[in-house]
Amino acid sequence: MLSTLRIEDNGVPIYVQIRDQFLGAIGSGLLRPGARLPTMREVAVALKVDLNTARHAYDELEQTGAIVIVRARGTYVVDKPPPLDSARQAKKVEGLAHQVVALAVAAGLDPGDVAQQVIRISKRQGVKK
Amino acid sequence: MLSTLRIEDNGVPIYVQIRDQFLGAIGSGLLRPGARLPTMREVAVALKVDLNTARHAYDELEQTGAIVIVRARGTYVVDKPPPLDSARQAKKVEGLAHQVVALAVAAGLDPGDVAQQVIRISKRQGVKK
DNA sequence: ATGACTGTATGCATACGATAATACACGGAA
DNA sequence: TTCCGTGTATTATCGTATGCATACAGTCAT
Repeated sequence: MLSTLRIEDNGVPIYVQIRDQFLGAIGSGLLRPGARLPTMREVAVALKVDLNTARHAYDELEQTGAIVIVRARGTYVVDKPPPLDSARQAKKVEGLAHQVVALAVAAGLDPGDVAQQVIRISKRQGVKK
Repeated sequence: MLSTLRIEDNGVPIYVQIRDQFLGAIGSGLLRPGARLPTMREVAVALKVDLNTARHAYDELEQTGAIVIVRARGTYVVDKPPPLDSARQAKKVEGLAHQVVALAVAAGLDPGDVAQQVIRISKRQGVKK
C-alpha cells in the first residue's frame, strides 16, 4: 500500500492527495474493512512528508467515517459505515453526485463513463445499501 | 460555460478547481481551439470569487500552454491544445470511480444511487465527452 | 477623444498548508 | 516494570490562497 502512494506537484494540498488515495484504495477493495492502514509515521517517511501532514490526512479520513483511529494501536478501515436517515441520505447522494460530475469534468472525463464504472465496481464488490 | 463551473469545499484550492475545469472543458471539446474564454471578471463574479483568484487560474492555464491571454482583449483557447491520450483517460475514469465508491460507502450511501444521480445531472447539464 | 471593456498590478488583512522540533500519553509485549 | 511503537499535542516559522479595495494600462467601437 505504501509503495503505491504518490504525491504530485499539482497545487493540490498534500494531505488531500493522501486522503483521496486512501479513499480510492478503500473503495477499490485494496484495503478491506478491518484492514490496518500504514502508521502515520510510515506514511510521513515514505512520502518524505511531515508527520502532521499525514495526521491531517488521517483525521479527515476518520471524520468522513472511512477509518477509525485507535490511539497507540493504529488505524483501521471501518467495518460498518454509519447509517443515516433517508432525508439526509438523499441530500448526501445529491451532493456527492454533483461533486463527482465536477471532478469528472475537471479531469476531462465523461461523467457517464465514471457512473458506469461506479456501478460495475459496486456490483463486483457486492456493496450494498 | 460559466454556468457549468462549480466550486466545492474539498480542500482543493479554488484556483486549481477553476483551472482543472477549464482544462477539462478544453480537453473534452466543450471549448474549441480559438474559442474565447469568459473574462476573468465574469468568472470571479459568477463564482463569487476574487479577481486575483480567477487570474491565478488563468495564469496557470497559460503556463500549461492551454490558453493565450491577450491584454485588454481576452483569453482564448490555443490552436493546438495539449492532448490527453485515451489510456490515461481510462485510468483516470477507473481511479475516480473507485474514489466515488469509497466516498459513498464511507458516507453510508449506495454507490448505485450516486451513479444514477451522476447520470441525471450530467444529462441535465448536457456535458459531453 | 471618449468611454467601456479587458487584463495587470498593489497593499493590506486573514486563514490555511507544510515543515520542524519536541514532548507527552497510551497499549502491549518482553 | 520497562521499553517500544503508536497516536496526540504544542509552538514556531514560512509560504501560499483568498478576499477586498483600488488603481493603472492597453484595445476597440463610437
